[in-house]
Amino acid sequence: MIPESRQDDKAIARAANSRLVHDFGLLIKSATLLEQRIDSALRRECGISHTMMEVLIRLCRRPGEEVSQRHLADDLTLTSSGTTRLIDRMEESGLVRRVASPEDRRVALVEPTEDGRRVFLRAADIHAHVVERYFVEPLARDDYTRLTSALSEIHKALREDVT
Amino acid sequence: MIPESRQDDKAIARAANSRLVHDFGLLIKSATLLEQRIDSALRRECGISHTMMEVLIRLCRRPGEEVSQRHLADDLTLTSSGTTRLIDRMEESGLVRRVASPEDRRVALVEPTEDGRRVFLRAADIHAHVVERYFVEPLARDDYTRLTSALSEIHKALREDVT
DNA sequence: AGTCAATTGCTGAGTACTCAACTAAATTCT
DNA sequence: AGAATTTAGTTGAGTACTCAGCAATTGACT
Repeated sequence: MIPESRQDDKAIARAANSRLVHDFGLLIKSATLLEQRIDSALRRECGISHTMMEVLIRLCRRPGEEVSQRHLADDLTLTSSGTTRLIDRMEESGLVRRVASPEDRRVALVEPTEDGRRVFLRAADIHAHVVERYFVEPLARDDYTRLTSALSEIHKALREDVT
Repeated sequence: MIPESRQDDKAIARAANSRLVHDFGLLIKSATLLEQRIDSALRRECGISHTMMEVLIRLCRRPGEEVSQRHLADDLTLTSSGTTRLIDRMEESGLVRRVASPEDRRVALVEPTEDGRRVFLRAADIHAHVVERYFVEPLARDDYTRLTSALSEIHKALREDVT
């Protein structure tokens, strides 16, 4: 049995040291750290989480646009249940309000309150600062452009087959 | 007061539609989707989470190397408390075991069991498949190289100032 | 029109994390 | 050597998700 075990050892070490595994780990780790950095800055300075900021960004993009919870869930990679509770918390802190849709009585439209818009404006500043510092600054101009286009491709591939 | 409000409207729309905000969102979203994809594949095929897989990768890298929980926590971007419970679950499912360090009686070294190594070997296959499909395939060879080097830079910047 | 299927949002139960406070061991300072 | 500080890991309480299952509403098929 020892020779078979030695065979495995080789395969195991090879798999654990694979280039792909390392690179993928780097992506996940960088994204996690970056999100944590933004999240704690936003919590400290504006009292909102990074996820709440993503909601506000979505809601402020086109003023007057009707945005349902389902829509938000898709955009934020959340389940509908997670979204319900997220909007609950945001409504409770007065950042957004739910409005019944006139066309479809199932959907709850979400819109920012005046206060939500005010908080968003302050948060956008913090957000920009952190993104600038850790996402743009470390990269050469060209690399930044290529990074984002690479991410677009990856994102497209992920969206395309919803297996 | 209306003119002031209109002023804000402009600033709000500009902030919400900023290029940086969009690009950063893309990074976070791609990473999240990618991780979810891997996580569900691993759970379905091998009964382990993506986080557990990251632990196994770390433990199988250099066989015989002493890896403490602290070490794992740093590598996985987890708190020590999160790591304790993660290793609890992994120990319970027989994937790893805790061994007291002979040099420092505070530290708990973590090592993979035979079963853990077996599971890792199967999981590495799934892992490689998904990474290949959504991380490598969508990109031209050059773009892949540049993407990973850009990520390295970002990661370095994040590591450097631990503000 | 009447049933069947799909979709929206909500809720209970469970999971996987965080933070703060703790113990025990090791290290540093004097 | 002894006190003060730092570090490793654990625990309790809280947070923010997920999944499965629900009711209400809408749309599609005949």
